[in-house]
Amino acid sequence: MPVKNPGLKSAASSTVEDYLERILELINSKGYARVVDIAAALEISQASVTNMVQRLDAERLLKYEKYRGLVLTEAGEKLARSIAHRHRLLTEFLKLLGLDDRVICHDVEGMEHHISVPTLRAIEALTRQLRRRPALRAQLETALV
Amino acid sequence: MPVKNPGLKSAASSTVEDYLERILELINSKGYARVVDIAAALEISQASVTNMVQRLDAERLLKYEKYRGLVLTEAGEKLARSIAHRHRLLTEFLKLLGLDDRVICHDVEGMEHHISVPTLRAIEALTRQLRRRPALRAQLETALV
DNA sequence: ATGCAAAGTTAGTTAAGACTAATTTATTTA
DNA sequence: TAAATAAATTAGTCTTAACTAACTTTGCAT
Repeated sequence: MPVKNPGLKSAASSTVEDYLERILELINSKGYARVVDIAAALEISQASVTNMVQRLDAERLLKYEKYRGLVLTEAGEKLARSIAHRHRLLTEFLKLLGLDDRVICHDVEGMEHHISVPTLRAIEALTRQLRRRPALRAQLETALV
Repeated sequence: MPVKNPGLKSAASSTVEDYLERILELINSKGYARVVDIAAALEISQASVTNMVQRLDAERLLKYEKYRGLVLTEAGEKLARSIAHRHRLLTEFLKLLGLDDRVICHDVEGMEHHISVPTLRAIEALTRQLRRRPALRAQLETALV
């Protein structure tokens, strides 16, 4: 199928979203994001990262100087932040369902790119309720035996 | 990324899952699934369908005779049913969150391939609670304004 | 029974996004 | 500062799953 990819304000592919997400993580944790680190984080080759980084530069999601490094643009950072936010929200939601971290991590990574804004908002509201209602969470736990 | 695809008992790609899902739908609704109908349902060319159908035959998910038609094997039908079940579950879940059908359809189609069995079970339990608690659903509605 | 349209197939192409191998640039250390 | 190592880049290949165009088979209507 032609797998369209709407869902977030910008129309970035799942792959692009994954890159941006990791790049922002790296910048937040070590202050910069080198090709070698991005490659390690995504478990892909450095060559693949170089290609994508050049593409992201062309799409104005980051500024890249060969051999020198990269910084996110305003647009890139905004997008990366919303991707990260969505990731956190989904993770918390699944956590409240009592799932274990391995499963959560796997499923969130798969599904995060396909959740539209309205659905995310709905899950956000639901997550708030789950947070405030331990009884409800308990019901779920027992239903899972 | 190398986009792994676990989640269901068998290891079928998202694409394979989409085909099986549509094939089962067609069989249920008209009694058979021709290449031309599958192509129309998935909005892709007949040529692409022919290719995939041959592959699914090789993978023993269906039996295919050139020019003559196809039937799901035991394994294929079992897999297709579980895919359809997961699809229905996710759809009902999002419906209970008050989302509209367009959004539900889009998001389910995107995320369904990435939901593992434990997560599905948890969402199933949550869906039961949502069904039984209109007050909770009401809370969500108001939170969404 | 034949001839035409619909359905199906084949062959070859394309795009994304991975890969390896070879090369180039940058950095560290002796 | 020069050599060695690490990082980055380029070029070219692979896989998946789409596509078009051309061809074949089937089935229906005359």
